[in-house]
Amino acid sequence: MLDITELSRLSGFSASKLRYYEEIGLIKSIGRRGLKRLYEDEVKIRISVISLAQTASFSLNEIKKMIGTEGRPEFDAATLNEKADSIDAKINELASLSKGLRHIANCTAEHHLDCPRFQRIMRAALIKRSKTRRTRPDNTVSY
Amino acid sequence: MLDITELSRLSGFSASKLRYYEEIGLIKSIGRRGLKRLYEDEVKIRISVISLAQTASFSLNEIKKMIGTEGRPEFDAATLNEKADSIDAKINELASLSKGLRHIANCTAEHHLDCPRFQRIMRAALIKRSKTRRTRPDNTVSY
DNA sequence: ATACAAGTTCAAGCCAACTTGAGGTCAAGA
DNA sequence: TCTTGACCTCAAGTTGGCTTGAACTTGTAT
Repeated sequence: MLDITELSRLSGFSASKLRYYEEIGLIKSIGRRGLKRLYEDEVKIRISVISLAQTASFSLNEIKKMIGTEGRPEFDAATLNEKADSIDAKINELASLSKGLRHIANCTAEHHLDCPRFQRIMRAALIKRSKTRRTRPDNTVSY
Repeated sequence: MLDITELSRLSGFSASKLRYYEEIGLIKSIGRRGLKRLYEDEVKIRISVISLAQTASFSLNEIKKMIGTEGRPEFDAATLNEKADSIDAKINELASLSKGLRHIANCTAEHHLDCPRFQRIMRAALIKRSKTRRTRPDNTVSY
C-alpha cells in the first residue's frame, strides 16, 4: 500500500498528475485512509506503461483504450500489432534524425541544411516513412 | 517556386500550419505574387526536418533553435550530440514498448498488465531509462 | 483537546500548437 | 470591366495535458 506522496516519489509523477490520471480513469486507488488515497503496488506497472506509451506519443485516450482501468484490453491483436508497427516506423525515423544530428555536429558546412549528406539522411528517413505508412497522417511529408 | 497550396499538398502540412510556421519564423517565403506567398524549393528540406524533429518530440521552439530561420545553427556540437543521445535513449524505450505490445498481442493472459513477461519487458525499458538519463525529468519512472 | 502537516475537492488557469471565421485583396479569365 | 476563387490578415477559439489556488478534512503528535 502506497500513499500518493510515496507513489509520486517513486514514479516521478507529481501528485496532481496522479490525481488527474485517476480522475480520467487511467489509474485507480484501492481505498482511502481518511481522505488520503491508497494505491496498490500494481499501479506502478501501470504508470510505467503510461510513461512509456507517452514517450511513444500515444495520447492519454489511446493509452486508456489500451490498458483500460479494469485491465481489460479493448484492442485486438491486429490493432496492437499495428501500433507496434507504427512505433517501429518511428524508431527508424528517430534513428535517421539522430544520425543527421550527429552529422551536423561534426559537419564543417556553414549551413547544415545545405549539406548534401545531411539532406540525404533526411530524405532517406522520409522515404522510409512513405513506404511504411498506408494513409497520409497530418504530420507526414513525402516529396 | 511553389505556392502555398502546392507546398501543402507536397508536405501534407495544412496551409494554416505553414502560415503559422512562417509567423513564428520556422520557415520563410521568398516573396509574393500579389498577396500570395511564394516558397523556394529549399523550404521542403526544412519541412522534412521539422516533421522528423516533431516525431522526436522536439518543441517548435527547440526546432527553431536547431535550424534557425537563416539556416544558422544556434546549437554547438556538444548540444547536438546530447540531443542525439537522448533520441537514442528514446529509441531503446520505444523498442521495448513495441516488443511489449507485440507480446500482449499474442499473450493469452486475461490481464496483460499481470503478465510477468510483459512486466519484465516494461521494467527493462525503465531500467535503461534511469541509466541513460542524468537528471530525473518530469515523465520519468524509476522504481 | 488542539494543532499541524499532509492530504482532499473543485474550478479556473496555462501553454503549445494549431484551426476557424469574418472580412479583405488581388490576378486572371469570360 | 467584372467576377470569381484562391489566397490574405488578424483575432479568437480549441484541445490535450496538466498546474495552481482557495478553502476544507483528517490522522497523528504534543
